[in-house]
Amino acid sequence: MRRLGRVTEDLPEQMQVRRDKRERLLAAQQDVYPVKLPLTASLAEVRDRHEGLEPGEITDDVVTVAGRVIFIRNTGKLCFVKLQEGSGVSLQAMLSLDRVGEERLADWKADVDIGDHVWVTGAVGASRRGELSVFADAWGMASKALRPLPIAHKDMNEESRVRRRYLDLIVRPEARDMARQRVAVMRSLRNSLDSRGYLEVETPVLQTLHGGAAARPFVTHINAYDIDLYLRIAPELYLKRCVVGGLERVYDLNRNFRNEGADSSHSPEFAMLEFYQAYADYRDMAELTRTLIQQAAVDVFGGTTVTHADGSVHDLGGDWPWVSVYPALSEALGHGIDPQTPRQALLDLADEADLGIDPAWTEGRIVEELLEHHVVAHFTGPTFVCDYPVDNAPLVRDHRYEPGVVEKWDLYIGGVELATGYSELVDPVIQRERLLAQAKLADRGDDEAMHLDEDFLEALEHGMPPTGGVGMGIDRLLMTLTGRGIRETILFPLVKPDRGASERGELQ
RNA sequence: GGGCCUCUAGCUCAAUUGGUAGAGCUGCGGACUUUUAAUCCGUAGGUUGCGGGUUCGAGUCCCGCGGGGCCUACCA
Repeated sequence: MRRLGRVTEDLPEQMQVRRDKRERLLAAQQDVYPVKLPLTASLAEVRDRHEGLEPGEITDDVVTVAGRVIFIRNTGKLCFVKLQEGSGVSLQAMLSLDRVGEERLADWKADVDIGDHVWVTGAVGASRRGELSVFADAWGMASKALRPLPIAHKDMNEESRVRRRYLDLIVRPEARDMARQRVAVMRSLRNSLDSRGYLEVETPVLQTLHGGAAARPFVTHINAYDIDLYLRIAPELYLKRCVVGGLERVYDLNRNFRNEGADSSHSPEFAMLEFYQAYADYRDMAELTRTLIQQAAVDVFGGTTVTHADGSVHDLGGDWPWVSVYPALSEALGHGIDPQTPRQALLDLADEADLGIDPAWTEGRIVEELLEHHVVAHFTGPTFVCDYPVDNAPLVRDHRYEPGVVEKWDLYIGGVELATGYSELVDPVIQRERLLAQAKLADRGDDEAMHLDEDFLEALEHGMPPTGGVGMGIDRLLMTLTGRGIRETILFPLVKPDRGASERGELQ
């Protein structure tokens, strides 16, 4: 809510001072927000061109550069300013009485604040202390800032960093790095897939049915048709339509929306890569997934050994071990179990481990719970867990040898489930049965279960080639590579509005 | 959903058993032609998240609401 009447009166002094300066400059016919500046170089270019100047040396390279003022030091007849540009590169400029004259030096001291964008024209040289600098002959305002920057040598608290990411980006190099690393990881994934003949496609965000995962959707409404729509929870069913249609290697690097809890590893809006390849099985897809992740680590961090924010070192290189659900669980329990183990035996095991079991859960769900507790919790390096019970994987084909399990793996790195891969179920009859069972669950009020997608089933009935598929969380991949929380890997994670502040008019 | 913690100046943080809300940086005025968390002198800045209550007196104690964090539960 804007409360215009209160804006100027209650303003903290520092903001009022800056507004006054703006007014004064405008009144003096000075352009405080010029539309275009005659820049001749970026700060980075100046740095590249003039490495290693001797202290006191001044070149005849005259440049016009601009940047945000991030540091300022005014003395009687000589002013220092550190300018920063978008890349994070900074460069010092020096304004001396000799070069800019008495009037413009006085103007500089009176008009410029930390946070403003300014331009300077002058020769490139090095200060007596040896710092590369522009010795300004002229300067001007490029954009007047009306609010102060947070102080540079103390981090803002986490909430402020998220709510005002632009300040975080100005002040904290790690924030800029993350923004670039995220893009670099996605570019690496695209390059890896493109070079293997994959086609990047876009699947719809607005869907009349939500499918491809078990998650509660966001609901919206289309006025033109007067029906409710769901925001995508997974692109899977559309990518499979692509495979049926002959686009045999497809991926969608997409945004999904799940109306569930938000915590340090879950964001309601999150990025995911799904890719499907005809004539591949889940083992092929696991190999490809490992390659994609390792290549991303190499492309972005220079190697498969990555260092986290806390200084810990993690080796993602080489082959990654496989662990099969039932054998691994049997070993951990010291008690043989398999898909035929009766429900009561599973419940007893869950009781022993003090796991809270919902009576509605299927046997497979209970097995997965036991698995998390007894096996997954002890992983150290990257690990593929494979051959899951059929119950919770309606879109996966049965294992080719082992009865009661499906050809599915989950990839765990650093305790986080990073990706999942399948040999996709392509038998349209079995697929229909599985989805029908899910739909019945939905009728019983389980709104995470899928509704029957007849269009998808009809597509399958036209014949889908044997196919492998993978879904991988991009935010989680960034977390795995950097050791940062999910809210740091996303530039603008969802935050609740700060109602108190807006009611007081502080957000203007 | 449950539990615990937290919200104080533009920013980062103090404030003893309930007793005049402080500091650093930033800002403002001044000195300084080599600063870079400059230094020196002077100075300003607050509805302590919001609303109630207890009390002679509340940043502090109690209740409600809002934001955030952690744990837990839920979770393809």
